[in-house]
Amino acid sequence: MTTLTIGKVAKAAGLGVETMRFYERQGLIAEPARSDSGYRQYGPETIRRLQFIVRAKALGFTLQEIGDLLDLRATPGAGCADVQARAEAKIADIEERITQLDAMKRALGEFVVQCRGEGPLSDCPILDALDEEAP
Amino acid sequence: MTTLTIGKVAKAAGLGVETMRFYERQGLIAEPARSDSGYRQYGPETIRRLQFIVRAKALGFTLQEIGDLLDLRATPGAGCADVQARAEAKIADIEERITQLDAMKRALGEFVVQCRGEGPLSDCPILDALDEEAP
DNA sequence: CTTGACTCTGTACCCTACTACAGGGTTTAG
DNA sequence: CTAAACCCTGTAGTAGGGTACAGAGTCAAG
Repeated sequence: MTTLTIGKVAKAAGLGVETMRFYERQGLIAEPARSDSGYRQYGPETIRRLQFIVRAKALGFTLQEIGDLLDLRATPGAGCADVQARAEAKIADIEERITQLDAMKRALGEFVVQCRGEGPLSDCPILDALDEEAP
Repeated sequence: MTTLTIGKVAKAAGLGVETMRFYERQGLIAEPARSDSGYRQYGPETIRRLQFIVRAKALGFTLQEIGDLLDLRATPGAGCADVQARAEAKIADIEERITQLDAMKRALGEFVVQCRGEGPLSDCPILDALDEEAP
């Protein structure tokens, strides 16, 4: 069977070697077999697992959540509904963050329109707003 | 003149005492005068400054940026346009984060619709997507 | 056979924004 | 006067996700 060193696997997955060792410490990838000299020996399935991690990260899952997702996959009796629930929770999570950011954006936007971008700071409506706004 | 202990000021600004000392270390508030026993003595203007910080934080500014904003206010020759530029940069920043989150949300949303929430994990379109999706 | 690229462990550090002690001293209400 | 509630400094820990060595051993190309 083919075995790969950590460098090959990392490169294939688009990660750094240190990141892979970090993921190992976090329990996201199993501790691999070792060569006589102590080098980690991976099979190609590790690349797939890492790509799963990378993609899940891109979707906004934390490493903790990705770990849970990976564990779930190894749980007999776990179903599609479990995964769906996590995905929906994540969507709700993301929506909440968007709502927050949107509120910030709108508030800032209002201040910016009030500000003509002219004159001294003493007349700046933005600073005034930060100073005066009702709590 | 009235002097306030750190506890009073913190309470008035809705912050913890530790947070205020942290802000002091970060240079967001000046090192205040001390009583004979070494207690920090604040004037009421510190409460306003802290409220400025709290509000700016709510608008998405980092402590670093808030520090810059406060420094700006003390800079002779600085104008309204400087503040406006920072506010606009922050809006752009927030918009970028929203765009990111929105992309995640849409991608996740697509997976969720494909998933009927039934059946075993081996048939889960969400896990499949994470496994198979083109890089 | 040498040299450079790779790997190992372990520890420490980066960022942001706090929070939590420990082990003292001080002030204030009753 | 005493006990609670406050304040002090200094250090360390939290979460999240890595990154960066140091110092040593190993592997592969030429």
